[in-house]
Amino acid sequence: MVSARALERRIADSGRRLTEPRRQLVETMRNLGDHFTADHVVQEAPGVGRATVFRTMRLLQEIGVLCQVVLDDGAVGYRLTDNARHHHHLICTQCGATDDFASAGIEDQLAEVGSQTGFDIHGHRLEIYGLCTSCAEELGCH
Amino acid sequence: MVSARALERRIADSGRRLTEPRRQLVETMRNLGDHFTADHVVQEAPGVGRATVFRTMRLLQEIGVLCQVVLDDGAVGYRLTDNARHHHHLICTQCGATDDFASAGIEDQLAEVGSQTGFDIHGHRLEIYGLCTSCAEELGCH
DNA sequence: ATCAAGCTGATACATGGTATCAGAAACGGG
DNA sequence: CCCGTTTCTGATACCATGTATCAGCTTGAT
Repeated sequence: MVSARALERRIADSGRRLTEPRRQLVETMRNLGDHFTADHVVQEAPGVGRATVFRTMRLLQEIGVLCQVVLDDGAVGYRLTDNARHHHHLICTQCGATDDFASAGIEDQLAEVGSQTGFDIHGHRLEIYGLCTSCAEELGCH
Repeated sequence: MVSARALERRIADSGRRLTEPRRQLVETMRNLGDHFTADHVVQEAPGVGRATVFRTMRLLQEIGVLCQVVLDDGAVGYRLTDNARHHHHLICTQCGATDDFASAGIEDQLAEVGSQTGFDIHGHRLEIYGLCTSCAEELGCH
């Protein structure tokens, strides 16, 4: 879990102001665990205005500590991330648990697609859906 | 481009009724080209109710002839597809042009991720963003 | 302590999509 | 070809997610 201190530091270092609502929202998101929706944040931060929640979530995405996660039904969730490095998501379709991963092999394959198609590739988005180990066990047994 | 006949056949074969509004919407989407939004379809099919547009688009997704395309800003577009087989999208961030592609290499890498993480992988979603050849030329020259 | 810049909350709005329900159309059986 | 069941439609209302605006409040550099 990312520390509140690190997140606050990232905000300040990006040249933005470290305000009370932003501090509150960071704390709220940390408490919400490994995946949450914008609405969860609105609900759990009652003192903070709706617009500020969305603005702050956008800001956190811009500085690379909050990721959008596209679920398998197309709904969008969010997730705090430990680092701003490139990564993808493993999403449990049963319980919603989300993990980050990176794979050099996949990046290589994507570069390959670029050179084969003539497309000048700038970025990509990859989400993997399945069952986490504990949900797989539960569903496998009964 | 998928033929209207093929699309109508897919609807009938799935056990649904081939109604006039559905025929119209299929034709509208074909006319909209390789990428469009739900709103485009609503605009271009004035005789058809909004709810029916969304219902029909869901139905076409269910039978595998319409794909959601997640753009790099998170907005959702749609695209008719020639076949229901698994594939991914190459999306030009400049002009919006979208192409399908498939890569056995990528599928292999994903299986690898599954066996390394213990995740029971059921599916995934991959969108690649960049510049199509004509946009890359245009931007590269001037 | 001051003050400009940046941020906030309220409100209104835009967009994308679903629920409901009475009435209309499709299509298989006679 | 008509009839009845089932499915579908359109209108409407609604919800979720997010943005624009703007007056007033905070922040933090000086």
